[in-house]
Amino acid sequence: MKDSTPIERCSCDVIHEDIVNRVRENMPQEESLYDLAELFKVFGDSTRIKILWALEAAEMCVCDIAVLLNMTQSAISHQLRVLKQANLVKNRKEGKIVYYSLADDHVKQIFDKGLEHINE
Amino acid sequence: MKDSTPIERCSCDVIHEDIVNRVRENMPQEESLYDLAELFKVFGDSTRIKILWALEAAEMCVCDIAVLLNMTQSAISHQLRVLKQANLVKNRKEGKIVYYSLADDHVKQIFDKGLEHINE
DNA sequence: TGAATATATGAACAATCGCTCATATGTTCA
DNA sequence: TGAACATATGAGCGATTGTTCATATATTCA
Repeated sequence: MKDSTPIERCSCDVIHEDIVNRVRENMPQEESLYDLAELFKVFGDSTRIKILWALEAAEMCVCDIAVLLNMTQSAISHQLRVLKQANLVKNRKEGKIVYYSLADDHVKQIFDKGLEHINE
Repeated sequence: MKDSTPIERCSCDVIHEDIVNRVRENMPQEESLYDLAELFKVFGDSTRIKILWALEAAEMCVCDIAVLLNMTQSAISHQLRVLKQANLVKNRKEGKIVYYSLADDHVKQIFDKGLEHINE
């Protein structure tokens, strides 16, 4: 089990094997970190941020949002699908019109923490 | 000032002009929303998420992180630069070795809010 | 000084992303 | 039923992104 080369994949010697091991033990499941990255990826686009911010103020239909953001209906619809898949928005159909709203109140909390960071 | 075509850019008629106007008035600066998206874009990669999570547990040098995540030193270094530019990590030099740590405690708060959402 | 080593960086490439365009679906109403 | 309209969706594109590879920079130590 003893190996002369410390651990693979890094050209440099391991400097602090004790720290690496301790940190490794406390790392969450690979899957949790992946899911977290996927969630933030959804927030990482200004069009989607704008849509979410708008929906925080009011329930809106696709056309309303397109007009508000001065974008095509198609572009908005595509992004709403992404937001829906991430469980960030929900929708309700009334005739031809589909109304979108925020799925829960985590969005505002996450935005606020983000803004806190930006504003030093 | 009266215009027969409601507002451009959306093929459909405006459904709720009152709502659109009200939401528009309460939208933050275009720039704030852009900055927010840029911040979340940085969180939107699982390598960077892992690095941040690791640094939350301990200050680490580049080589430590590379070994921990089983990635090349170069890949880690590139990502640390991205994190540095976003003011999420800071570093300290001790001889040849550069130690990285979190720049402030917003990271953990943002992660926690994100996990809250993921776990329904 | 020169070899060894920790980190940074630029170019290049594959993969992913957001938008547009064309079109499909589904609903209302005459 | 068929025209009008709100929304959804698939293909295609240009732009961006994360990694690798080669190499540059900076520091230590003999």
